[in-house]
Amino acid sequence: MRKPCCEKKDTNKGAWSKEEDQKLVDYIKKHGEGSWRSLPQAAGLLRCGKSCRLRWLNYLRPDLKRGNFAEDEEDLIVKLHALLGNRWSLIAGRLPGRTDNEVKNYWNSHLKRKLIRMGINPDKHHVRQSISRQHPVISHGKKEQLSKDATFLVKKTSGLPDLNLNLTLSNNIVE
DNA sequence: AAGTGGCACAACCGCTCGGTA
DNA sequence: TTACCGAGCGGTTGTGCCACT
Repeated sequence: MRKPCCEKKDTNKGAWSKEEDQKLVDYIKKHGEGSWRSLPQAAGLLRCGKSCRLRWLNYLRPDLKRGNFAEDEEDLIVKLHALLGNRWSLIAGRLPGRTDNEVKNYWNSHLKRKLIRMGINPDKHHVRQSISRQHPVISHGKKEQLSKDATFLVKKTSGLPDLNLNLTLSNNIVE
């Protein structure tokens, strides 16, 4: 059995308070990101390091774009999902200001349903299996390679209509 | 007004990976 | 070579809100 990422006792769980958010933001502004395991103690937070990391990445980061997804963002998510499958961090990496959690939630609550309504099977539209067959071991660390593969596949798969070959959104999307 | 079902999103959990001693 | 640790990822759960009955 693995050791827990931090001592379960003496750690808060559940929703973050404004005070906790402020402590985390202040600390990261001062010391930068990283060393998540030791951060809570250093910042005076009764939280698990993983929890701090998640809170910062998904909610507190200043470059986050909050609010509804634009139509071209939706479009890009669908296309990337078709290529990459449920590799949310890779997909989010191509959407400036969006997080993997946000993309994942949006997919599960909006886009999946939307595709179903359109008569598209959201699980089978992608080519995840063929990618997996070509690369039986795909790790998080291989995401750069996978990303290149995705771009390669798009270029190669000329049959796929209306694909954004750059697979990125510019930063000047109107909010 | 109260109950309830569905939705949206924040947060947690367990696993894997890469680095390193 | 291997065992350990920190970081990151994706799946899942919890919870608050809102619309509907």
